[in-house]
Amino acid sequence: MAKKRILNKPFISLDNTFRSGQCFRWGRYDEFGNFVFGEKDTDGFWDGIVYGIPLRLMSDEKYIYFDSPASEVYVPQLRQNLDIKDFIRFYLRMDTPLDQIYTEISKDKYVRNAIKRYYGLTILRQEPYETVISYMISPQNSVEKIAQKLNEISISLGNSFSFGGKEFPVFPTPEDFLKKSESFKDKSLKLRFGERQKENILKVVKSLVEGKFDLNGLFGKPYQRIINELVQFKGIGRKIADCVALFSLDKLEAVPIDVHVKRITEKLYGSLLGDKPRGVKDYEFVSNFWRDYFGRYAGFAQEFLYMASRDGILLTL
DNA sequence: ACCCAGGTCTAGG
DNA sequence: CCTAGACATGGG
Repeated sequence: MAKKRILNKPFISLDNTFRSGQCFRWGRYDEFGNFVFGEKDTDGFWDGIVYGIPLRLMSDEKYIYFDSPASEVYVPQLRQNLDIKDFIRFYLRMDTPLDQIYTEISKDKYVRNAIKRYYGLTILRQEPYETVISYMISPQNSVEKIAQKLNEISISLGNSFSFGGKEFPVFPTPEDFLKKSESFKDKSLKLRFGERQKENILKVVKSLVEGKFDLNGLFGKPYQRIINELVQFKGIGRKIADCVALFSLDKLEAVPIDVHVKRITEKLYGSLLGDKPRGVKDYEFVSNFWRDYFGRYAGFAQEFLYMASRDGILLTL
């Protein structure tokens, strides 16, 4: 395959990034067309479909190697096409020096050790729409299960893209969801969803198609406004809104508080919380603590400690 | 069987 | 304002 490359500086680890639980569609497609989440291919490349295009990525100390049938990518939140190299730099956030972010969040040994352990982890700039739908599926599901469901949805409702002898199922557009809403609601869809969840998702895609919800227009808007607009939708609560803000709308101060982050807050920072009104049950109180403590890149600190918690090594940090 | 998984909504105090 | 229970479902 024709592999091109761009400088990997400062160093980004695709392994640590794609396994961090922020994204669900990076893995490998095997010869039977099955998707294996969180594993790269035998040739060292990760398979992904982002912003509607197949993309294969590999990283070493010096370069990011890529392969894609696309030479340009449309980025809806920028409302413009980017050359594939510029797109990869945008997607991997290569415009913001990772080392500077790491330095700013290194407030204690826990984060410093987590950074050492997961060095090169970055927060991607995912497509807002796909991020919304992905996290609307996330409640009470494991990362692996979410990945399975999103793959299943893509096969059932989206287009497929042949590339390099593999089939890449593209995440369905909002129009795909509406067009095939009957099969989306159909119980034959292998990995089922709750009826309420389906209705909530269809409501979101409907207002996107009808132009009533300018999700991409939220890119660059103030944090609080983004949260306020997102939580108006049923099925999008405070935590999912923070995930969308952090993982797709460039709000690195967003700190999604899930079960892991609650545990982290209790175990590591309980003594720092001070006068806690309702302890870790108070979402605003806890996420404000993270922002006060870690600063403008608090979302990065959250992601590093979240990884450590998932891997069960929190207390060894 | 029981508990958990990147939560949210609703009803009822 | 607050809490308990429902929601769905495969894997440990």
